[in-house]
Amino acid sequence: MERRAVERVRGTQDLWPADARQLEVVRRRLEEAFAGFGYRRMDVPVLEPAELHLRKSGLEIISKLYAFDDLGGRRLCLRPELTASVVRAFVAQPAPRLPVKVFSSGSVFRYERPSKGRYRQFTQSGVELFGASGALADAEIVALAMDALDRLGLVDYRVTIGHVGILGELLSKLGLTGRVRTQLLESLEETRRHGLDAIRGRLHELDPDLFDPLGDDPVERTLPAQSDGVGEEHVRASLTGLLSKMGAERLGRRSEGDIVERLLRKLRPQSHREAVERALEFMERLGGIRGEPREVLGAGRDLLQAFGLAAAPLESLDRTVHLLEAFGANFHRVQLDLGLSRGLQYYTGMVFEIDHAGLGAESQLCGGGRYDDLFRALGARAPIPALGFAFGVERVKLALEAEGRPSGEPRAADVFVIPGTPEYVPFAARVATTLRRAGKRVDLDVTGRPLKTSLNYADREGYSQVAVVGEAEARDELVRLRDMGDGREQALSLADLAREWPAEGARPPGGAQLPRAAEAGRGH
RNA sequence: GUGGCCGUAGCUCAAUGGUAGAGCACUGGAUUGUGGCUCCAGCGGUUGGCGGUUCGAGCCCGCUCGGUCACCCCA
Repeated sequence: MERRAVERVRGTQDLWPADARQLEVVRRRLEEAFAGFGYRRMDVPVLEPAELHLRKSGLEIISKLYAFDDLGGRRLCLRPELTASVVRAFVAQPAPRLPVKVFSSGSVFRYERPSKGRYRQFTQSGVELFGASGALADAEIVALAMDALDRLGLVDYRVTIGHVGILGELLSKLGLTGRVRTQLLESLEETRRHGLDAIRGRLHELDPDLFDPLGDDPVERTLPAQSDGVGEEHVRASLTGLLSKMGAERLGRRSEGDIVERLLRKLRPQSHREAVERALEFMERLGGIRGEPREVLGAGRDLLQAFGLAAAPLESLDRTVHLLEAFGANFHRVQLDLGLSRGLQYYTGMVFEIDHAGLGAESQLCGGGRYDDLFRALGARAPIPALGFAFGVERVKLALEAEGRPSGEPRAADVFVIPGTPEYVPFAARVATTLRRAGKRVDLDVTGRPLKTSLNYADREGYSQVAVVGEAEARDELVRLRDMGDGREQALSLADLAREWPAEGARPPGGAQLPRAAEAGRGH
C-alpha cells in the first residue's frame, strides 16, 4: 500500500466551506449585476479545440495553454478564457437578433507560475456584448463592471480606461502591418516600463533588417528621407530624377533602372525603419498621457494634432467618459491612460482595467474592452462589433478580504438534531425530516458520540437551535428546540409541524441573509 | 520564465549540529448521557521528498515538490 499522500496539482486550490461559500457569494453578486443590466447567462465548454485559442490569442496566452491530444487524436485545450468560446458559439450559430448580451462564469486554465491571486485554475465571470459599436456600449460595459463591484461593497478599486485605436490609426497611416504592427500594439504599455530600446530589440528579433546600423554609402545617405504616406512609386520617380541630375554615366555600366531598383531595395527597410521610429516616438509620448480624464483628453488631442491624426478615438473616449457619469458611476475612481494596451492582441478600441490597491503584484480584478475584429478572425462572414470584460473571481474575493469584510463562517444549518441515545436514531431522523419540511435547515448529528460532546460541538459551530430527542420526546411525539443563546426551550408537536408542509412562504427564522438560490436546486 | 524568503502534529508556531515540544483542535475522564468555564489524562510526527556532509542533521549543502513576495504577465 502506497502511504504517500496524493498532492494537489500546483496552482489549484481546495476550497473548504467558508472559502467556497465566499467565492460563490462573490460570483453570484457579480452575476446579479450582469442580470440587472439585461445580460443573460450562457454556458460554454471547458474543452475547446486548441486552434480556437491559437488563432486569436497573444503569444503570452498561447505559451501558457493547457493543450493535449484526446484519445481520438483531436488537438484540444482547456480554455484560458471565456470570450473566444462565446464568440465561437455565436459564429457557429448566430443569434436571430442583435444585440446579444450574455454573461458566463467558470473555470479557466493557464500554466503560470502560481502566487497569491494567480492560479493555474481560476474562475472568470464576465459579459459579452455583440452588435453595438459606439460610446454608449463602451460606457455600459464599464459602468456594469463598476456596478458589480459596488454591489459587493468594494471601495478601494480604480478603473483605468484607454483606447488602442489611437495607436492603431497611426500604424495604419504609417503603413505598418503584419507582425511588426502586432508587436508594436502589444508593446505600448512596455514602452514606459522598459523604454524604447527594449521594443527595438524585440523588433530586431522579428525582422533583422530593422535597426541595423546604416551603411556608409554616401549615396544612401543623401537619399530622400522617407516619411509616412509616401508610396514607392513616388520614391522611384524622385530617385530617377536625382540620378539624371547627377549624370548617370558616372555611375558605371549599370543602367539607370538597375540602380534605382537596387537603391530602392536598400531603401525599403530604411523607410520601414523610419516609420517604426516614428511610431515608437508616438508611443512614448502616448504612454505618458494618463490621469484625470479631462487633462488626458486635452493632452491627447494635442498629440494627435501634432502627428496629423484624426481625433475620432479620443472623441469616442470623451463621450464614453461623459456617459459613465450619466450611468452614475463613481467617477473619482476612473482615470484615463492612453498608454494602456492590454496584452491580448484582439482589442481594437476602448480597453479598460480595474485594479485594487490591497492585492500586491496581482492587483487586476477585471479587464476588458472592444474587440471588433475577433469575429472575422474566428471565421464570421461579416464583422460584428463586440466588447466585454472578465472578472477574476478569486481576486475580487481577495480584494474584499483585504478591505476587511470577509463573509464570516457560514452557519451550516438552523437546527442541530441530536439523538439522545442510539435507540432513538430513527426518531431523530424523523424529527429532522419533519423540521426540514417545515422550512428549516437541519443538520442531523450522525456521529453517535457522547451527548455532551455533541452539544459542545453545536455550541462552537454556532447553531442557533439544538434539539435533543430521546425517550420523552418520542413518547409525546414532539421536539424541543433549545435556543443556544438563552437556553430556553420551545416544544413543538410533530403533528403541528407536519401541517406546515408544504407551507406557503415558510422561512427559516435565522441564517437567511445569504442568497437562497445557493441552497435551492443543489444535488438534483 | 527570473530572483528572494519559507515548508516541523489537523491548525498556529517553538526547538546552539546532540532525547522533536507548546497552544488550539480531537478522544476520554472529573460529572453513570444535556452545551459554553476549569482541571487531569490520552491520541497525534518518515520535521514536504530524495540524496550528500557529519560520530550525530529539523538545523549545513545539492536537487526536487509545494507555498509566498518582488519582477513578468494577466483575471
